Amino acid sequence: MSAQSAPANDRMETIVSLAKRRGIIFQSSEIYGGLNGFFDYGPLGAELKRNIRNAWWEDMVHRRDDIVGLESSIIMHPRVWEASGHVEGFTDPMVDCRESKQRFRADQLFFAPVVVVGEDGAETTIGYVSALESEDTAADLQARAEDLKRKLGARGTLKPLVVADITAAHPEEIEKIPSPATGKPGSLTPPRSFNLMFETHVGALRDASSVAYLRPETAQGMFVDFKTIVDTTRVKLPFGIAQIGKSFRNEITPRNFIFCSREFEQMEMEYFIHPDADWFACHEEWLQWCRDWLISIGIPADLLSFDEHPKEKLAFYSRRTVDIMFRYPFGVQELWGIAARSDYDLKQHAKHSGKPMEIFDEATKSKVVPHVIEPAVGVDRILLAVLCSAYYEDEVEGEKRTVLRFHPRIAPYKVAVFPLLKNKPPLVERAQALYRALKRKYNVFYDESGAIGRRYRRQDEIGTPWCVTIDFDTVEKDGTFTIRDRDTLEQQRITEDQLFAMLEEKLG
RNA sequence: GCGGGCAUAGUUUAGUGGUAAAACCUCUGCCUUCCAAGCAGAUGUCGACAGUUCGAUUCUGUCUGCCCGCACCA
Repeated sequence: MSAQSAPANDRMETIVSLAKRRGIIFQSSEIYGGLNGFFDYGPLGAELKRNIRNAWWEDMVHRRDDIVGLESSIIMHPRVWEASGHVEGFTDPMVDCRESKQRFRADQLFFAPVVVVGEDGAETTIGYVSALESEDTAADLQARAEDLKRKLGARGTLKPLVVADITAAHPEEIEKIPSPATGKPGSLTPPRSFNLMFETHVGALRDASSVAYLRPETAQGMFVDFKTIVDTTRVKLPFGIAQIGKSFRNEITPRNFIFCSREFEQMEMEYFIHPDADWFACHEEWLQWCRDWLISIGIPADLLSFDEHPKEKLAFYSRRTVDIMFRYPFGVQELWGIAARSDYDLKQHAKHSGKPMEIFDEATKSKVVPHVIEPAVGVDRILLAVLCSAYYEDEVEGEKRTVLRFHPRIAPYKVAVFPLLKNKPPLVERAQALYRALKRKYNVFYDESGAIGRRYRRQDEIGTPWCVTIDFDTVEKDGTFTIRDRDTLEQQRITEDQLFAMLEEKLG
């Protein structure tokens, strides 16, 4: 039975338990009761995460000619976030309906006073109407206003409605605006805003002038440092800047294990292209690249899908955004966002800093502000996807077996080395020699405790792809030992040279 | 942020107004020639803080965390 067939909740809890039990991932600050939205990666989790990071960096930066790396600081000048729109835009004012317990985004909740003009020309406000944003919000409100007039039996003619979203409402008006959920006034709260950026202070003085933010994304580093990189590295369009690093968002409700946490690690790449280049084709190429990459580290293609953001939901500076979705146990959710971001960010920084954000393009002999294609992904989300797709339970000779089928490239340990028996010194010596030889090049594990079958199962549970066992034939006959495959359980006899050659081939 | 449920060992669970147990895991020894064997032993637990009480893991409150639903999600 694969983990995918178990009930969603159980499957996720099982994976969370395993992660804890084997020291892969656990809650931050557990001895103090834990802290919501923060996680620690234990010895195995740290290896797994590092391997994912390294694989991405190797493929994205080292193995390409057109992408360079960057590590920008987590705390940047606060004006960076004014230019990027995060100081304003990361604030989502929300309105709650106390009665129905529903919550609405304030900028999507519209209202209008209903004003009737009497025969004598006097204007009377008979009440308020409200409606959520829809295909035709104005028509909805109009219909409700007419309804209200009819119900109250008001005489006179309706004045044309003045529609505004609820952020524009006066506090005394909030009390009179009906909740779109119940149709009755008096249950709405004033709009309350949540800024998702963590604030801190730089320097000893703690006042408004010392406020700084922990970055909510790594991308701005690439834009802010764009000019310096262009001036110092001889890059030519099209080219990319890649960065891996921590970002922080003060999420209202962190959920689903490490899927949505308050401190997370991003791998982002900004690919700069000529403004006249075929951005759509470039976007498509990156979509494909990212999907192929996920498959290359062992994520099954059938758990992946694309989600194209509808035009009306795009941020105003985005021409197109497509998310690569993954079928997590708790549902199909975003894994990797690939956005065509236009030249918005560079132009914003040019405007706010007063420094030109241009590059001289040899091909067209012109100075241009490039456009950007941005594949942005969370290391933690990839790790979760990897963990969920690697988890299997099967049966071996009537016993349940838990196995993590990690791709060898990202498995924490590549090989485990066992002496068949630990009370036979020649076996132990030979096993330890092999262990030391392997360790120079790979992360490997040595284990001599317990029955051999138990040792195999322990490695299965942490996803070690191969186990080798030194037996009497190894030391008395031909030097060969058995290598046992995690997924097929097959055993073969091979020599040390063959083992190294195989690892070179599978991991190189 | 709202509503509901939950919190006992690393994991899964039992249990009690008189400071707690099992299985698995882990560790040690014996044994063991390839898939969680056996025997002997060992480590380790009532989420936190108050209150009631002679005494609270148990009752009450607050907090924290986890799960589910709603809402939100760059």
